[in-house]
Amino acid sequence: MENRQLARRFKALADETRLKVVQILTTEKRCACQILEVFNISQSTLSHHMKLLVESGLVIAEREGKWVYYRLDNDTLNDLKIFFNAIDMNVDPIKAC
Amino acid sequence: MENRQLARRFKALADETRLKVVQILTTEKRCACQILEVFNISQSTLSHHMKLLVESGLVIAEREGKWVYYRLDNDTLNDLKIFFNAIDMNVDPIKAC
DNA sequence: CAATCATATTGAAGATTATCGATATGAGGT
DNA sequence: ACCTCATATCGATAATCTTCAATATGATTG
Repeated sequence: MENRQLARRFKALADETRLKVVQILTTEKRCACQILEVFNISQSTLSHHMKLLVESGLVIAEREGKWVYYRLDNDTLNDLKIFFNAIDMNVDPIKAC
Repeated sequence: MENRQLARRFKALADETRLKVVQILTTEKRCACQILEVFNISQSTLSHHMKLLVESGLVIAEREGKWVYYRLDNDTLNDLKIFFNAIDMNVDPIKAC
């Protein structure tokens, strides 16, 4: 993978709120309003965070009627897993994923 | 692991320069001057990046005479691997690591 | 088609980060 | 002790990030 793309993905995880969003989405998909309930942040702030998560490729957004449902992109997350596996095996982690 | 600690670690990886440092340190430990050769950045900037990597727990610094050698902390990196493994298994990733 | 609900975008303020040059510290070598 | 090499810290600046309130868009409902 490109260094830049990888940095972007880690940047998406480099925030406590977004990390908690990922945690929430681990078990099942949720719409923005459900996610918002968990936090004490404004709707616009959450929307901004979700945009970053989607742009980084970690999260997929799908509209269903009025709602936009978010879910994790397992392919992207798997790439990141490969990154750490590569380090563990003393193999170039950036090339690996 | 704590959400905050985890965010800090991803933040350390959320920069192209630091990501490349991690890549370099995958195969073997290096002193700061060796790492510096690879980049077109000032010595003070590299020192700043290395400090972040050490403070996040991803990298260990050890002085040997005049030089400070840096190497990856495999325990910390393993925690991050566990994070992604947990997601893959639909288990709370923050609790898992 | 107007009202409403869910989400996105815009514009702005404050906080944090990346970067540099200059300077300080620490460890050998002369 | 002084000089030099390796690294760290300081102070400043520019860029990026987080957050909000206000507003816009998009979809459903009456």
